[in-house]
Amino acid sequence: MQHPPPAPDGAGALDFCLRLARAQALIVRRFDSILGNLHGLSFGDYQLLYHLQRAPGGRLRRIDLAERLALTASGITRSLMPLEKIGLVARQADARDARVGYAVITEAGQALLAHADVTAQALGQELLGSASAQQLAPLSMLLAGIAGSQPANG
Amino acid sequence: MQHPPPAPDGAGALDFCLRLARAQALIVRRFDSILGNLHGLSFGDYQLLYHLQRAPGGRLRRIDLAERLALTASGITRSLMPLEKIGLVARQADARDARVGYAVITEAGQALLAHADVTAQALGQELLGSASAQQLAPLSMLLAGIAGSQPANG
DNA sequence: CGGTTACACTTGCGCACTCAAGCACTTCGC
DNA sequence: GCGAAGTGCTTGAGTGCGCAAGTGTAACCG
Repeated sequence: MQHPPPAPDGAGALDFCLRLARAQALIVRRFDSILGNLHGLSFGDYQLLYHLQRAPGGRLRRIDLAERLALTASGITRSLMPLEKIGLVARQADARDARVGYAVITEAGQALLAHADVTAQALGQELLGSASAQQLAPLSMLLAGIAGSQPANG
Repeated sequence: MQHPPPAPDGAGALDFCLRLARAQALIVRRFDSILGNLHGLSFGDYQLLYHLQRAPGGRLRRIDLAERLALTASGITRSLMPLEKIGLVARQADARDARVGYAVITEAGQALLAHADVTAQALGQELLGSASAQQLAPLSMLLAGIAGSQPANG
């Protein structure tokens, strides 16, 4: 066994985190700009709709939404407000537990998301242009490991 | 040729971006919390010192700092203010061009950074605990590709 | 039952960041 | 030289988000 040590050195790990942070900042900027111009959505708005659409029934408890977006509950409350106002997302109560509030994607939301998805996927491809699907898969797993759980499903 | 298509499908690329964003949010939270408790630094503060320390002469034009952190010039102005106030960073003018202002890391800054580096490297390793250096390398390259240039040097 | 604890959510406050505007300075073109 | 354009930086206004505190509800426990 010549190579039992799988752990990266500290400097490498730190450098990786710094790159990740920088890349993310640029990615968010780009998504915000493109999605904003084309569909009037911020990257955050898009993520909200994205996760709702994929959830069973098109709805999610607000706190689960928070977990998926890595925001706090208060961030979700405020982020959903404008989306509810323009009718992309609706509010829904739980019959069994009066504490929980669901966010549901509306038909208008689905319609807008369908268009935004095309834009977002194209943008994702553009940003990752040099990478193949085969390369991406393991890296995606790695990110899931860092994050603890997946953004797309629970 | 069974596999000529190197491009990832849109859904995969998009999913990757979403995971990346989520991972980054969690990473920032963790760095902010640990560095804040142990050294009184935010993750942003740490990055500022990190880049200054590695730059020739321990100094960088404010705008170059902005590029490295993926912030705007105004963000840098405001971020440096408290660090200048507590003497971790100093302001320095350019003899040839009165427009440019350098940010220089002070001895106090270097001393604090030396301690913070230990913490940050350990934290980086912890966050990436499940990943090997071999796994990390390709992802790091991919991030560099997304970001266009490196965070550590220019 | 009544009290304590836990949970989902909202709200007030503050911070960090962006954008747009403005200032100081340099460089270019005539 | 001198105006025009470009660059580096700062500032005012606005936004997004976290934290802490508060509300209402549910679950547990004597």
